[in-house]
Amino acid sequence: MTDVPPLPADETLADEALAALARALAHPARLQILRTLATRGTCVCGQIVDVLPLAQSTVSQHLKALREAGLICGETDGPRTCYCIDPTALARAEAAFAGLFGTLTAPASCCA
Amino acid sequence: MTDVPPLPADETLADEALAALARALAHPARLQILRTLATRGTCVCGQIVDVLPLAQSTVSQHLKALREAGLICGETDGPRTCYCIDPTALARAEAAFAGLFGTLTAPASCCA
DNA sequence: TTGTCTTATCGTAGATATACGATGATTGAC
DNA sequence: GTCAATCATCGTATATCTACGATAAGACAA
Repeated sequence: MTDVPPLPADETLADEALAALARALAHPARLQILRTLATRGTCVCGQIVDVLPLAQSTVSQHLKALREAGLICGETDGPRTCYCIDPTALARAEAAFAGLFGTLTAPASCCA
Repeated sequence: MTDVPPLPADETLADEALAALARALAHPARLQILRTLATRGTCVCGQIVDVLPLAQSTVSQHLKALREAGLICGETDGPRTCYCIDPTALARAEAAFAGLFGTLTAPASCCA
């Protein structure tokens, strides 16, 4: 029915990574955590718990998700853990999304 | 423990919408669908099914998700449905993500 | 050591996501 | 009308997500 090539393996890998990044951003609480970190620069877990209407364990899970996505990093500081945005990773994510949207300019559209 | 204000309601709404947008992008198959639409401009469902290693019903579900996110639109063309990227929505999404990353520049970082 | 504070992890329940085959609805050809 | 083609939806099984309380692990103070 069509003659589209079966898609290169590299792009599939990139899509996998980009999808993982999008999934990390796909929850309001995680966006709020990122905004809080951006505002305060550096946050101890308890400060984030105070901002969000969520239990401490839930916030910890979201922090873990953001850390596994590479968007934030946290280092132990005594009994606390200090979190912050990873500027390098953030720039990479920004570039990845910009690249995605850059390639999504359709040559034609059936929309209004 | 902290004095961070409880966050404005508008921003919560925006985060909700942005999270929904991110969730629409958070699957490799949907990214591939968008790329395919961008390359071909306009696609009938069957053409997308041929490109992806997924069943027709699964592809239809992904198309529905993208449509509900507003990123694509489809119009019936005889027994077929012709899909395409909605350029306006795409531009809005791009701006939303750019705005997000723009606000996420942290004043300080504990990362390397 | 003992106690307290902070955070991560465990266990779990419910919701959502993702996949498939089967079926239904609609169109166009005959 | 009948048949084939196309796509959406249904039903369902499995997996992942999200939330919570409870508990474990670690650091520091007394």
